[in-house]
Amino acid sequence: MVETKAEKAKAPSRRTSITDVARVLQVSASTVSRALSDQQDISKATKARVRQVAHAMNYQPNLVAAGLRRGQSKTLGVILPHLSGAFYPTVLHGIEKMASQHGYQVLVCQSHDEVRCEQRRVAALLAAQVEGILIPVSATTLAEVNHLAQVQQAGTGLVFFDRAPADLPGSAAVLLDTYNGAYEAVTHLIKGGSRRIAHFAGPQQVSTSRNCQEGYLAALRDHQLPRGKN
Amino acid sequence: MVETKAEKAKAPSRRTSITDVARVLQVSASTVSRALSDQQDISKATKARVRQVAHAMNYQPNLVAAGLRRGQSKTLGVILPHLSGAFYPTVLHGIEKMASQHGYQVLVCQSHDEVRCEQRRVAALLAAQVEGILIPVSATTLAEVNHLAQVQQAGTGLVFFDRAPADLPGSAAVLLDTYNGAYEAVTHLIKGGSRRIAHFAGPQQVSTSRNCQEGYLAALRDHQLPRGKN
DNA sequence: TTGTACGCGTTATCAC
DNA sequence: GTGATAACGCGTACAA
Repeated sequence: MVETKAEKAKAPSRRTSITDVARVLQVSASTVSRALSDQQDISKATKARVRQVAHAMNYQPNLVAAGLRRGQSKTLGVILPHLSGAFYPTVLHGIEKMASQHGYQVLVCQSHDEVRCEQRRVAALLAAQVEGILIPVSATTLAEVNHLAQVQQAGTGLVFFDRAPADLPGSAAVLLDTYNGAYEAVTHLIKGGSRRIAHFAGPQQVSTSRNCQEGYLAALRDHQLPRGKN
Repeated sequence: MVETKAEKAKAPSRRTSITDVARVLQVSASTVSRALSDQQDISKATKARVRQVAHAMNYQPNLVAAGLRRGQSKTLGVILPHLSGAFYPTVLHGIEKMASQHGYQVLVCQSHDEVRCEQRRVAALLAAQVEGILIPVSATTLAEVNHLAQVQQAGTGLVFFDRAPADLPGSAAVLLDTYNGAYEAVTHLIKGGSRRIAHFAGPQQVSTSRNCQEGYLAALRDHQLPRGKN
């Protein structure tokens, strides 16, 4: 691994703002704003002038300021347990794809499967004014769902995927149907002649794991097979 | 896959701001700000009162507003060609880890290895006021480095990793030492008795690929082996 | 069609 | 030790 060090960043020299453009054009800032956001009552002539000069001055809109004014950040937050393996990166890929198609950005962070860390990340995301948070609850999140409830009451969207907490009413969730998955798998084995089928259960406070076990048990029951000792 | 739809988000009801806390406490907003940001000239008594009430009101600081005021976003941008495979997610993992350790957030987006897309992402990141951008240039980025040069002249940090453009002076880069890697690999083969060694070259406008080829050629030369036809 | 004034939430500065 | 004021960059009623 080789590293090429860059020269010191040059003077910050504030980015050109909407007022800078306005000053050059001898018009008000609102006029520039209108010209740039299109579809307003504004003459074709000035709109063209403004756009041209703005481009010439290499004007880049400040979405942060605009967001503050509008009360929206066009940003989503995703909290992942980690980024190892293929699963979460794949999901993240999909999230980012859809988000950017709708003009949204995605803030990514990791919980390392620890509630404490997850809580800090949630707070940080809320502080960053994200409009929604997507999260598979961490494995250590038991009844500690206060930080998640706060997300809801802050008016911020909340969507669980992969894993959802047992009890948190009124939240959206995208999950694998592990109940039917397990049911069908076990049924398949039974039809194949198997009689002693084991199930390695996951943490029961996570709905996905619990459903999986229930599907397993239901299949045994429906085929009159005894439930073995754990 | 099963989807649980949530109830409609309740009334936005503006998040409690610093002025809300100030109003309740009958103090000025600046006092609240100082109490919360610590280490200022402020009495222990009021500091305690403020913190308590702020907590009771479930006050969450608005980092966007603070960033606007301070002129910093505490946010980094990462543009990845994609999120498939193991490499980029692993790198992203490391980036996010270090970033969050230093109080930074990470905005992730994909270029799909297309310059056009990469340009749009760069613009979006700049608009989001990120303080730095980490990026392996897309494979189709030839001499089109204007958008990258703009990042520099905007005063925004720019770090290449994995791949760097052939010519863009004054930028930082973290790369694999493919020159020596190839040199040593080829030397190893030669010492093992090999005489006809092929090299599948990558795109030559990407330094990593070019260096790899040069290392390969150097090894052949240093051992008096002829360079074969492609 | 365009300009003025204000507010979004926060913090730095200067008074008191 | 604390309060008032201004400013960050932008959008938008309202006035002209």
